[in-house]
Formats: sequence, structure tokens, C-alpha cells
Amino acid sequence: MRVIVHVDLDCFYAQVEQRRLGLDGDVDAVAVQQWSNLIAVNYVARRHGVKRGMPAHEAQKLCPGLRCVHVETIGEGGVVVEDPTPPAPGATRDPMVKASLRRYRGASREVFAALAAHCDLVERASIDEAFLDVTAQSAALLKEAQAAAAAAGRSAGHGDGVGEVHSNDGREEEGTGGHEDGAGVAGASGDAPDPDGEGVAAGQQQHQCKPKDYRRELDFRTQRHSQVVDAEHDATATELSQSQEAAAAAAPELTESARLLLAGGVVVDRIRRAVREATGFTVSAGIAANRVVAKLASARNKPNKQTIVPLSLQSAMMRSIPFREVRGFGGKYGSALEAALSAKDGDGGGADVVTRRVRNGWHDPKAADDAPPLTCGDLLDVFGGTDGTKRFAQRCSIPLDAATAVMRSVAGEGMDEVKPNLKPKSLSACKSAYLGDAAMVRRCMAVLAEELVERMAEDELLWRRRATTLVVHHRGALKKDHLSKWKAGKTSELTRDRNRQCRMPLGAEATVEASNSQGETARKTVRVPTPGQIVETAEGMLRKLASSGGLPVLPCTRIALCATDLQDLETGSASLTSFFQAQPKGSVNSSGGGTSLRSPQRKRPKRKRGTLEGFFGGAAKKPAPTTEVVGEAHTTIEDAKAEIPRAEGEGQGAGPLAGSFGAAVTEEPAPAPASPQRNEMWGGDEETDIRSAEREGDGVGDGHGEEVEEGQGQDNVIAPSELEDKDRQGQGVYVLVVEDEPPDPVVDSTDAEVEPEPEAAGAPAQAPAEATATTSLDGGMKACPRCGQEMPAEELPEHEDWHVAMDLQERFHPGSSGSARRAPGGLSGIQPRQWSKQRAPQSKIQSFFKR
DNA sequence: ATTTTGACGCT
DNA sequence: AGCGTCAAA
Repeated sequence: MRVIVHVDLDCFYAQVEQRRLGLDGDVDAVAVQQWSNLIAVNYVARRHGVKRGMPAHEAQKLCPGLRCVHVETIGEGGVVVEDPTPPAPGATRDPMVKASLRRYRGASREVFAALAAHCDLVERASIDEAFLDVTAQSAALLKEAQAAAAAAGRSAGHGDGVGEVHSNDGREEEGTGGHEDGAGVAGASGDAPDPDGEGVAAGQQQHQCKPKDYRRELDFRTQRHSQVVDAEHDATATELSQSQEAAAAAAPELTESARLLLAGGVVVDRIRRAVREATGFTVSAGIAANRVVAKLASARNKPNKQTIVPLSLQSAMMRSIPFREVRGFGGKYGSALEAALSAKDGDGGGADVVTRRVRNGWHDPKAADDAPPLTCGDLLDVFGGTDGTKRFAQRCSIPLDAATAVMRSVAGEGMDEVKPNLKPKSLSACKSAYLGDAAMVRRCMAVLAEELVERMAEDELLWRRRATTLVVHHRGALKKDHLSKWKAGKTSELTRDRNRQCRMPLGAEATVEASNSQGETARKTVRVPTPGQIVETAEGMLRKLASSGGLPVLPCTRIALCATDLQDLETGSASLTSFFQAQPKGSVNSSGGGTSLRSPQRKRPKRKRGTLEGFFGGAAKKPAPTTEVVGEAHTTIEDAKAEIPRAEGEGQGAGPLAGSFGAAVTEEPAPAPASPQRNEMWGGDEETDIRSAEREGDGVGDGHGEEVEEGQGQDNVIAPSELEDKDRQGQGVYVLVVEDEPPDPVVDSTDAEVEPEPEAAGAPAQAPAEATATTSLDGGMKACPRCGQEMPAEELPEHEDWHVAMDLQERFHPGSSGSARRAPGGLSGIQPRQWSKQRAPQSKIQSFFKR
């Protein structure tokens, strides 16, 4: 059996704001607001009835003391507002200002760093959720505790220890008094076809709830099926932990699995403390034998509590859970299943389902509103077994294997492993707003692109990987004359989400320098597209959308830019190779575009000092000559692209064809293209289309930064923006320098990796620095020059990257990660992994700062 | 006027 | 490749 943990930050965004603003989550009512609505609510506010999704002004009425904190915003020109004044209710929002969750992503990284420091098997499930596999630690702890118990000559004897364990939580008294300690007894409760899961105690089959009380009743019962540990950092908790450990070791009536889970509870309690110590955030957790149960358990007792579900109680707990609460069944699929199953006229079990629900407290099956939730137990009772599963499949018209999977899930038997991963798999920036014309779309996309580029740079610094695909999402909008032009039933077509993807423009090198308050400087090179390149490429995708599907692109209500297919920039060459192979041919040529990834050949940039815009906004005024290596690579790609058959379709060569295709697909009202040549009109309506750069046959490409002439005199052509002006300068190296940075020639020791500066382009330059780092694979521990931290030598480069990334983050967003609070040196509060000397070699993926 | 994210499965 | 669904703050 494994010990699986689901970790869940309590009202995460609210906690982040509490920490930032010095609010007390136990006293102050706090909510996080995005435009007019609340997206996170702390527990004090919840007690006043404030709920997620609620309009802020309503919440204020419920809870006059409520502190609503608006999320950060980003506007045109990359203007970040850290504490925006929330818009007045009913006010029109600026379509060029987007909400940004950057602050929470940063906090999330802190949390995951802390988790990873204490557990090798951490899987990121969302910005604030993780699955952990703590089997090994739990087993070790158990063994230790048992050895200690044996040494102490303590003969087991008493089961009281277990009782102590859950006597902690006052609400538990009822649940703990009875049989629950008898984890061993649970077989009985598990087997009983008893929806209550009351188990052994006198046949409680007929345990009846009063109408409307079922929900509470379920909660109550669920608590009885688990053990709750309060993680307040007080003596009680410590005692608790010890008694739990002792109980795990000593209680003879516990099965081995129960002991192991109890030990897991101790491990998790420690991890939660560590997270709180490192970040200040409280965490809830569920501990069970598999992910499904752990996830349900973590939600059982919040905030700041952990819930253990012993194997012996697992089945009973699952039975009591409304099946819509099981992951995957909360949406349409779940409700469809529930509806199919509950139709009482049906055969094959429907009547039984209704019967079950009546027993659950449904007094009037006609009053659908009053229906108690269908529990997993109901499903198991009616559709359990091979036979039942077949009926289930038939009744719901789903394949048998799907039905089998459902039944497994509701039985709490999901055995999926925890797959270690700390990194997001894609980066996206989106904005919902009514965008009526092409100029608006363009400006909005520029804002999105700025953010995306910043995050791509950050991602490369943190994880050494690079996005190779750009996806543009689009949601249409209704316009008045559309209502007349489109059939009523078809209007939803107009608001459909659609998307197109293409290769991410390769972009230019950007050298990032950062220094901390001690005057230490570090430098890294990343390669990200410019915002302008992204915008151009994205516009190509919108044209592609316009020319297929027969739907207008304008107006629209939502645009998203998404960077996906993040490829590792691996030194090992396997993934590096594949990265280049994934590039259009020509980029792996002698120009050195390839090797420059790792060991950039560049001269000292002539740089424009200082500004943030200098880094993220675009190129330096004057590209240094050597940067043309990059420029070459870029050009090469363009050339190569020209040779490639138009796999991407409508973009270029397929234009005319696509145009006619679009026209053919277009339903009745779509106007035929005005001219045989490519006529990708965004709006489908003449007055709103965009035709920039269409005149030449190649104007409609998929972007990739081609230097398209602007302002062709078309009425709706967008004037070049500043952004473009900068981009136009192309492939410069841009540098962020801090004020007191030493003069150019200074070479830092921390800088070794990018510093060697081999002048020869295309030199095999297999990163000398890297080599030195990796040659010492067996060289044991090394100390970081920045912080003195000891670690395996091969981890050093990665660790230094981390410093750079943190410096950068601090530079751009001072105090964003709470550094002031915990890291007086000025570095971010995110701490690198703590290395212990005896640490066993770890697989790469498990190491947090390893990509 | 629920927005902004992210993952994954189906075809 | 593109679409749809699910989920979380």
C-alpha cells in the first residue's frame, strides 16, 4: 500500500494577500477580488456568508468589515498596477487592462519549493494543490518508532493511544468515542450494504435523516470515518504527533496499513509545518491509500487540518460521499450520469436508485430540488459487481470500460501513481473583453504578449525550457446585425471558442542580469520572442481562423495567448537534439544558432542601460553585431519556412484555397470573398476587416516575425505601435542592469556558465562551464558562492540559476515573494532545496530546481 | 458582470 | 490539430 497525500492551500489567494498586507487571517475578513467578483474568500469572511463568485459589493453588505483586495493588473506598455482600485460596480472596464495572477504563481512556487524540500514525489495538481507520495518516509518513520518502542520494552497492550489521536478535535468527540479506533473493525462497516456507513454499531440501516438534514448528516458521518489532526503549532499538536507516532508503533490491533497511514499522518504534519514555516501559509491535507480518497479527505476538514482515512474506513467514507464530489464527476458528465441513474421509470436499477435516495432522506421524489445527493454508496449498492456495471453502462449509454472506471472511482480504488512534476505544462495569458475592431484586438494582444513573454523568460530561467508552440484562443461575439444575418439557433456558433496554433516565433536572445543587495551580480541568457513577434504571429492565427470555419473574428469577447510544448533545454543533448529537430530545418546550421542556446556566443552587449522596458519591451536600440548570429538563425528559419510545404494550411500558400473553403463552409449568410485573392477578413464584415499586408502574396503568413510592412493605406490597417518600432530593430540583445552594477568587463564568479565567451561562432562550445560542473559528478558537495549552501556539484549551475531567477523576480517585483520577511539578504523567500550530506542521488525530475 | 488560469481526453 | 470538458481561486 502507498501513502498518498493531497495537499491543499486554504483559500490560497486570500492567504497570499493576508501575508502581503500583514492581515491576520484569524481575525480579519479578507477576500480577493477580480473585477467585480470575489475569487477567494478567507474563513473569517466565510463565516459571514461571503462566498466565492459573489459580487464584491454584495459581500460588503454581508460583511461590512470585509477587506477586498483586487488582483494585480497589467495594462498597455506593460504597466503593472499592484494594488488597483477596484472598478465601481457597473463601471465599464478597460479592455486593455488585464488581471494578472502573477503574485499567486510566485507564492505557489514558494510552496512547492517547501514541499519539494521535504518530499521527493510531489506532483503539481494546480496552483495550490499537490499530490505527494510519502510511502517511503512513512515506512521509515514507522520502523523507527517500532524499534524505539521495542527498545523501551513497551509492550503494546493498550489501544488508547489511538483514542488520543483523534481526541484532539473537539468536534470529534462523538466520532472518536466508539468503535472508530478499531481500524480493524472496519471490515464490518466496509462490507455492510449500508449507505450510512455506520458500520458495526447496531444495524443502523434505517438511520433516518430529517429532510434537508442529509447534507449535515453526511458531513458528520464523514468525519467519523476519518481522523482529524489539527496542525496548530502548539504543544497540543506536538503531543498529538508524538502520541500518534506512538500509537502507530504500539497499537497492536492496528493493521500494518493503518500503522503506516498513521505514520504518514506524522510525516504530513511535519511537512505542513515546514510549509508554514517557509511561507506562512496554512495547508490542509488528506492522507489515504490513493489519490481519489486523499483528495476527498483533504476537503473534509479545513482550514489547517489534515484528515487520515485508514484503509479500513475508506470504503465507508467513499460510500457516504455524494458522487458528484468525486473528481471528474462534478460537471456535465456527472449530472448526466446522475440523471440517467435516477430516472425512476427506468429498469436495470433506476427504481433502486430512487429507493436509496429516499432512504437518504428524500421524502418527495417529485421535488427534484429536494433531492439528496446520490452517494457513491448508492451507486455501489445498485450497480456493484460485474453485472451491475453492465447494467450501469447500458443505462447510461456509455462503454463498459467507462462504466468500470466510474465504479472504480466511486469505490475509491483509483490506483494512479503520483507523477513527480513541479512545473506547469503551459503558460497562458487571456483577457475577456468586448473587442470590436482589429485595432482593439491588436492592442489587447500586445498586452497579453507582454505578459506571456515575461513569463516565458521567467520560465526559462527557472526551468530551462522553452515553449515551441503558440496557441491563440478566440471567442466570438454577437453583433446586432448578426442577429439578423444568422439563424437564431446559430448564434451560439458565433460565441464559440476557437483556436489555432503554430510554432512559437524563435525570438532573440535576452541577457538578463540581476544583482542583489549585496552587489552580487549574475547573468543568464534566455531566448524569448518579442511581444511584437507574438502579436504578429497571433494575428496570423486570427486570419487563419477568419479564413476557415466561416465565422467572423470580429467582434470578439475573449483572446488568449498560450505558450505550450515546453521543451527542456537539456545539456544531455537528447532533448536538446529533439528541440532542434523540432525547429524548422536550417536552424541547426553552422550559424551557431544551436549552440547559442546553451553557450551563447555573444560579445558584451552594447546596452541601453537600465530600464525594465529594455528587457521585456523589446530590443536594444542598436543590435550588436554578434547578435546577428541570432538574426541569422531567425532569418534562416524564415527561409526554411519558405521551403516547407504549407502544412499549416491557410496561412500562406493555401490562402486562396482556404478562402474558397471558408466560403463554402460558411452557411447561408456569409458573404463570398470579395476577390479571388486571399481575403481573410477578421470580421467577415467589410467594415471591420483587417487586411494588413495582404497585398503581397505572402502577407498573411503565420507570423514568425516577418518584417511586414505596415500601413498599406487600407482604411483599417493599424498604425504601427511603439512596440513594433522596437521589434523592428529585431534581434538585439537586451539587458537588464541594476543601478549599482559594476562596469561591463566585470566577470562574476557566479557567471561562469555564460561567461566564457568563445568568440568563434559555431564552435562546438559544449558549454565549458557546464562541463566543469558536470565533470565533478562524483565530486561530492560544493558550496554555492552566492549563499554558501552546500550541494552536490552537479546541482550547482541549477542552483545559481535559481539565484538569478530570484534576483530577477525581486528586481521586477520588489517584495513580491515576501522576501523582506524571511530573507533579509534581499533574495526571495523561495529557498532552494536543502541538501543533506547523506542525500541519496535523486532522479532529475524529482529535484525541484532541476528544471 | 465569472475571470483567469491550467490539465486532459476525444476525434 | 482543434475542440470540448473539468476544475480551482
